[in-house]
Amino acid sequence: MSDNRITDAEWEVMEVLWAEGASPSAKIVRLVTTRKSWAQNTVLTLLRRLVQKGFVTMVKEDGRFHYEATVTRCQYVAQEGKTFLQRMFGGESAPLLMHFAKDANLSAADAEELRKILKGKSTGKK
Amino acid sequence: MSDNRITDAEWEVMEVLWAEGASPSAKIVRLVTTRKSWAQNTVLTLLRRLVQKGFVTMVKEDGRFHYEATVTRCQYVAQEGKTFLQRMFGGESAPLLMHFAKDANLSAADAEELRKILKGKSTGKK
DNA sequence: TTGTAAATACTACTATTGTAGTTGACTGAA
DNA sequence: TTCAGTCAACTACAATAGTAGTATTTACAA
Repeated sequence: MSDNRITDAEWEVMEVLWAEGASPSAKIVRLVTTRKSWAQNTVLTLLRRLVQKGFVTMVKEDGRFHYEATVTRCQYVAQEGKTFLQRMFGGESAPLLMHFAKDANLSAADAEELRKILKGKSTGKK
Repeated sequence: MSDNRITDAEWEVMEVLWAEGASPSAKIVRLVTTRKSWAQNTVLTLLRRLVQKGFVTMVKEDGRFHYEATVTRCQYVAQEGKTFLQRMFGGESAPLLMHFAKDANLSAADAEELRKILKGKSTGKK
């Protein structure tokens, strides 16, 4: 929803939000700054921008705000994935799959799983 | 080479460069502006920035510059692909492949091709 | 050799991103 | 009820991106 993107820096914050669920800013700041050496204000600014962009909501609870992602990681990945597919491979899944399959490091189980998915697919039109 | 990125706008120019090979600016401008309604100067600015970033070189030929990509589309896609894989799927190919395979629209031939690649892969450790 | 059109360079301006300081509001403790 | 600490809002500033105007150079024709 919306054509906004999550930027590289904002991504770090979203990762925490997705991992932790609704959290007060203090916690988010603490977790983010253990991975990136940013000032507290930097994290807060990113949070605020994410709110503006609609990826996060603030809900007051016990006098403090709690921040929470409005999209799941999965949803966002799906959206970005479409954009990436479009831009890099002209929207064609097959070349993308080949590309990534080629130097993928797959376990036997993964390969099996994929084969299963392909089986269901191979009847597709062209 | 270099951590520079090709931006959305610049991408349009690169597509033309990749499709046409070394070309004089006039041709590039003409081709790009048939797809995007940009001013000529906009295209030229993008070209210049691509030169600065090292994705394009200018070679004087018959008094005019010819512009040419310094990376192939394929090379660039490979690089961006790595970044994307890292960020969206934590560097794990398997989930990425599942994700894109699920709603891929594959021809029988594509599926076959992929199966072949998987066969070679399934011996991977893990 | 000079004028002019085309090509190239320089400049500009707004929005966004990365990064963070300063100010003001709120809350709980003394 | 006041004060300190915390939280949130506002402000800032350089770099990049999107978009394009103006100026200068070049090259060919007359």
